[in-house]
Amino acid sequence: MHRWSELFIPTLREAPADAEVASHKFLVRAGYIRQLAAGIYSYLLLGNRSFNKIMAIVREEMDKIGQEFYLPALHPLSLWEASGRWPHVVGENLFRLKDRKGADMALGMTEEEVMTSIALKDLRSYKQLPQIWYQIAPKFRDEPRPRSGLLRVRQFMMKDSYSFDIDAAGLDVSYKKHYSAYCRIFDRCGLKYMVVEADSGAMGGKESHEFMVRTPAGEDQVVSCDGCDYAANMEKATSKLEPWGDLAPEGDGKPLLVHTPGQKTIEDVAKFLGVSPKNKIKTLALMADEVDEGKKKSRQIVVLMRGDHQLNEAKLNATVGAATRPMEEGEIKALFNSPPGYLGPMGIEWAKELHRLLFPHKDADKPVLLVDKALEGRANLIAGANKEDYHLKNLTPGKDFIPTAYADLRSVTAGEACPNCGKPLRIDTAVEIGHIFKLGYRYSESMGLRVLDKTSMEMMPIMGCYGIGMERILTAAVEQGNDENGFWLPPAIAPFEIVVSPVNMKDDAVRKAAEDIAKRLEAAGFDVILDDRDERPGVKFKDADLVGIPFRITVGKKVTEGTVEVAIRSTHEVRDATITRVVEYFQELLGRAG
RNA sequence: CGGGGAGUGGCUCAGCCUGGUAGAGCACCUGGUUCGGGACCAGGGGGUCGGAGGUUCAAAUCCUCUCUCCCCGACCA
Repeated sequence: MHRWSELFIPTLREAPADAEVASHKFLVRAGYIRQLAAGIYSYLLLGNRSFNKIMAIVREEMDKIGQEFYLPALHPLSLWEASGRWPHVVGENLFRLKDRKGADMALGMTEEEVMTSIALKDLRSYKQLPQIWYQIAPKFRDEPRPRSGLLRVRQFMMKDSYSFDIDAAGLDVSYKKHYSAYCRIFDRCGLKYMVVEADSGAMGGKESHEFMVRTPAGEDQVVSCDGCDYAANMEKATSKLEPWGDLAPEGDGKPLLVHTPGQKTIEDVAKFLGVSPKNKIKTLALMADEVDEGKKKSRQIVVLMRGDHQLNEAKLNATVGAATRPMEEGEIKALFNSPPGYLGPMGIEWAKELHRLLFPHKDADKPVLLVDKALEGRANLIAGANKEDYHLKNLTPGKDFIPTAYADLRSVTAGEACPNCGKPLRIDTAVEIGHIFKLGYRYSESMGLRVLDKTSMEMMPIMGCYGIGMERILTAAVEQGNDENGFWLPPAIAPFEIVVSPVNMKDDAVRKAAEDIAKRLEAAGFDVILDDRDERPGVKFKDADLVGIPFRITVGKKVTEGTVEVAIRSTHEVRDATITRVVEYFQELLGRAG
């Protein structure tokens, strides 16, 4: 029997001054966690109990589709060089250290390399496929800015799994198995989540979904439709645009120089010329810098958007395969020979094909012109003339200038039409609790994973990787259920399901009834804590409300009538229950067989 | 890494401007009275004022450097 008086549950009356989000404040106040350093937390009794329950659920569901391993977190750095992720892909986020001999080591951020190295040594034949291997283990990331309590940390517990299949169809199966296992896991954890299409990143990925929980504390923007099941990460989301009429050509229809003195912004020019920003081209001048073998190389990238649209940097980075930054004034002058405010696509020789930036090809030195798909097929648009105080009319993409490529580069805004059903889209902030990802051949290829196929030929297995952040589940659950007094967790992941609170420990009838109730509930399989502290009732109620336990049984004066009160934390509902039938009462309430 | 903020007992904070040798509330310990929503009375313990250097007769307070933590941004397969 768990007796509160004997346990270490250091609740705080006030939230730590440096906590901002609800989950951070309450997890500290409730004595779940204590901070050791930025982004590094200790779990105390309650936090650990909750954590273990979450891991047990994940393990149970994962065991239905895969096999649990336990891999080291301490890796030779050479492993990360072999896969090509160190130094460029993971960069400073990889924790590094040296052993006593001076050998370079790293703390694992994920385990693709380790898993693949096992596969590499011991997978020989297509007959051994498919495989799904997983583990639940700490991961380390030297985040530039840990934040929001457990939301973004430097050490965290991750369930990561990896699938190896013969072909894309096999990968589909492994992927779908994970998709449904994840749904079962998050359902059982009592989370209200959504599954969204995700950006697969600059690595040129394939299909990817994220499991998201809406909360203002989150770091991701999620676009979704209430009318259908469309949902996507902002980095990936699209929308259907209202058709917008093109202007009629003026003059002979050729690009026409117009005087626009002092008119620099889209709005100014549109107003000055009496047109909508939707008939204007927004010209964005960017640079992509890449470092390869110590050589720094920059590439000019110009993006054209519809005047009223916003560039989505994640989409741009995925398209270009590199990070970009705005051009500096000198760089703008060098390319456009014009001051900012009057930039446009005319008079510049653009690259004809979009290759990887540092990939040597004949256009490698030419600037790249990316045109957002919203401008594809439009005509007689207005853009800067690359000449101070002048703009050009009658510009038609594909005719007057040839883009290097058209791409979806636009950020969706709330209220735009769903690409599937046309209903208005909504945008929410959300926290990512899980991510499934079709890796393809990236690691099989870079690490040389091969098995023999039916015809005795070598073939490369295709991989997938799948992650769940354990503390994100806890955090999301707290964000999802809290009020000014504390929080409540879904029973499946709460440290205790029921707290029994005798109102006065010195009253023998009350104390004995409470002990008896707690014992019987425990014998029936409920996870119970008895608040046997010699505290005033107010203290016990405040603590009970704070620490995330979903149900409370108040044992007070009514014991003489044979009843106690059952308080439902989430709804504040209080009901009387007959002492002799308390076990049955909870069996019914929690839908558990007697 | 850029911008902002903060480090004083376990927690929340005051004191700093205008230097004079550290305080409050909560928590904790002892005794007593209380006992259905963070009780009250009395007594008590606990602080290198983040660290280093400097100015001064004297530094929590002024100056310099530095470390740490938080927030916004950048970043986040």
